[in-house]
Amino acid sequence: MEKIDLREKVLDAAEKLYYAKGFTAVGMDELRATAGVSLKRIYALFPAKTDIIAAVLQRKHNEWESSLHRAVLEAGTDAHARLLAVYNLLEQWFCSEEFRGCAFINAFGELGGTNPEVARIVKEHKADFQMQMAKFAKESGLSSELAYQLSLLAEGAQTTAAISADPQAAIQARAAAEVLIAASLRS
Amino acid sequence: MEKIDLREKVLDAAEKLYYAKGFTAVGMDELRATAGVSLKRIYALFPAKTDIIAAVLQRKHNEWESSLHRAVLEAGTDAHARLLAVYNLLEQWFCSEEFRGCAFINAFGELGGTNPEVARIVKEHKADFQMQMAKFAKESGLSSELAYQLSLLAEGAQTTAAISADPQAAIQARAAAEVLIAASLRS
DNA sequence: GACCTCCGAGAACGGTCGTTCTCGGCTCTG
DNA sequence: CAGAGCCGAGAACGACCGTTCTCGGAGGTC
Repeated sequence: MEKIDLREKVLDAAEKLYYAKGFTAVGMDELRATAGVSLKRIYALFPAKTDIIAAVLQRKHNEWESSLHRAVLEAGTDAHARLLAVYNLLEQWFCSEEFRGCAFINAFGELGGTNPEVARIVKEHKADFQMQMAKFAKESGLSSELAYQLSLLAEGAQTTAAISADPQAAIQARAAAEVLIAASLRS
Repeated sequence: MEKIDLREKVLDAAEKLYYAKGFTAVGMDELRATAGVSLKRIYALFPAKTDIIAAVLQRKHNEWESSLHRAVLEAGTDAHARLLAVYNLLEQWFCSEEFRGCAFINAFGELGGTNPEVARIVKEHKADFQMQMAKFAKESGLSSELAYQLSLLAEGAQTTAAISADPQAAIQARAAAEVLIAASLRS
């Protein structure tokens, strides 16, 4: 087994466990059992648990970024459709069985107050998302204020869908987004 | 010292510490030191740490509910102003030094996956908020869909303001809310 | 003063955490 | 086969957790 594969195995298990139960609630032994990788190997790959958490978040950030890009690309060239693609992506995500909110928001709540690196990664992730939305808006000739408001809707949908266990949040967010975009085009 | 005062002292300290650092990160000894109440007394008031957490959330829920009511009352009778009052309340909150997001969202992320009681309290809190918004909307002759969308904006503003450390989220949320309300009145 | 009750400070307890170490068996090389 | 290196399983370690217990002093009553 390659070193890189082992790393992925550990991160796969860590991502799943941390997301489902929270970070502190998952011990290294549970991670070892789920990943099927010995403690010795894990600590050869990562200096400490904190570094695994950071690596999980970094990988999740990259995955989110690329699936957002893909969703927008697949939405074609229509200004409306491109900006609304994010809400379709959210709806799909909200419907998955394991959905339990945004891992970054969860990480910020649990660790942001005591772990500055986690706080930084989460902040960068959300800043990146806002920048992407601003870019998509700009490409359609729409304002960055609108983009920011659309991202607020997306964030709100994530927490609401998680806590209320209700994927409808995505649909309502999209409906609101449509109104905001239409109003922005009119002005 | 009355029993009820001691209870409040413990909950005051717990609320502050849990909010700033997360729930698991704060031990009972730190709580004892900050509250100035001995462990013996704390365990006479609460069976276990879990119950303190639940009590903190319940109290926070009541406080939020009453300050929301107050904010809406003070906004007068204008339909716009009443619905927008919540965003002014949020802005005020976001500007406080210790602001670190919505305690319920944080609790859900950290404990929701393993502690069903916490998950329930958080869910009820958010359902209650949505109901309040729906009630305010109805009183102004506006739809419950609009109310739901306004609550999505409020939720998104809370996480965004916390993570990006940017109180502007409240202002943008309010601006978006104004557009949504205007569009709803027009139709 | 003698006795009782109360309570805070802090030790004690059992358990779990993150991290490291030991041991015994496996595989490869010559 | 002999020897050496490697690695997984799990023990070991020190720290800290939530919770309970002990001890000794403070204060009230006769």
